[in-house]
Amino acid sequence: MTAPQRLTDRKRAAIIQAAITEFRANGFDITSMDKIAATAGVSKRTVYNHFPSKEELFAEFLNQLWARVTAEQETSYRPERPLRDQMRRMLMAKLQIMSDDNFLDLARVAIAATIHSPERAQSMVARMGEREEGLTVWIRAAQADGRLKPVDPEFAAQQIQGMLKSFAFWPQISMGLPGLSAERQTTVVESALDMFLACYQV
Amino acid sequence: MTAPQRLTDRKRAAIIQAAITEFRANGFDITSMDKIAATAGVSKRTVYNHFPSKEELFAEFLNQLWARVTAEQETSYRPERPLRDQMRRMLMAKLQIMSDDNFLDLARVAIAATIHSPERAQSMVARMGEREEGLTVWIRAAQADGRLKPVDPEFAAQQIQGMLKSFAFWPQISMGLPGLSAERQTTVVESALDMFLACYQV
DNA sequence: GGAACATTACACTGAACAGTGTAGTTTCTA
DNA sequence: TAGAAACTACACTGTTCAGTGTAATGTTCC
Repeated sequence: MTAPQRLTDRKRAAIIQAAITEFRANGFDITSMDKIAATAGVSKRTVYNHFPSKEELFAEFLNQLWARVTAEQETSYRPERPLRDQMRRMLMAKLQIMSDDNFLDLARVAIAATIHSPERAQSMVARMGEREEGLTVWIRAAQADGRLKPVDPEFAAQQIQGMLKSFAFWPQISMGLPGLSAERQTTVVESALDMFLACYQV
Repeated sequence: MTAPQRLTDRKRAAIIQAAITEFRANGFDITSMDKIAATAGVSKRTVYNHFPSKEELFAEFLNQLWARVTAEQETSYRPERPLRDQMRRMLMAKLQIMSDDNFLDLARVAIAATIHSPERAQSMVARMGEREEGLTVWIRAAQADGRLKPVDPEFAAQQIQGMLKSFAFWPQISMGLPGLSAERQTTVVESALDMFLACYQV
């Protein structure tokens, strides 16, 4: 991060940073290469020396986005602690991430972009498949410990996350609704826990 | 529908029909007014005689979309029948609609459009607020009948729909994933019913 | 110090596209 | 059937923007 190496590396970093800023704020279509060059404090020609096309620069933007979002949270299973406490911690953390403006901006742009470009969507899907989701792993562990019924862990994880997202993610992404208040977040999480545990706890 | 009235009315209808076709297939940005005029078999000038701008034509497209999607399903509460049967019928119907290609195309375009235009999103939100959702009404009736616990009906409706959509709507909209198979649909609905009733049935 | 490489300003191409103005033709309606 | 209203072809403006070519200037590294 703090390594101002060769000029060309610094320029490249500035271009990527500018791309992130501009794409986040305005999306793929609206953002022009001239604007990115200006924001980066770099000539347009230099942008094209580093990235052969707008598409490729956008792909790099998505890579960076992905790397930041993939920062994993703590989700290891603890046999000695109540299920509800452990899950609450995980779900609240998820809600926290979802209500972050940075995250919402990025998700919005990425989704808008995949809507008009099936190939891009495909590569996103592939990458998501690679790495198993933390909640899924946790559920599997709890099942192995005999504390949750043996349903498909991936399915169950998607169910409970669906309940969260339908309040705290999709309305914000698709309709620009404001984020949830703290009390509302608690309500959503506790209620989801009620349902999940009522159904799956042994 | 089958009233070929004045020429000007027929032209107008053709323009709207062409707009629906083109916007559905390619979205707002990609679709050009020349293309719509060509598809409608109408001169570009005529398009502009009917609609002062591309924005206004798109607004009309959204109106038509809305009218078609709002076609309400049967959701009246029946005191004499089991809750689970009634809900299953409603949820399966919802899944049916969600897995319809027409519906998915339309939703995709609408969402992509709202992502880049907060004003448009606002008017959509406003319209959705106007009319109460069928499932919410049903839940309220079941509560009045003493068969469901008294939670906020709107909240509960969003919860269970969230579980459905996280399998059968959002992955398709945002990542272009294929629709659910019949068995998968059944699994999703039955599991959602399990959770919902385990938690809220009296 | 000098060769190799990168950056820059800038002018330019070529394409797409929203929207307009006009003059002539067709369709409706009284 | 005549005049109003609508439609059409078409040329045109103005803008935006991705991407390129070039010749000069700046940076790196041996």
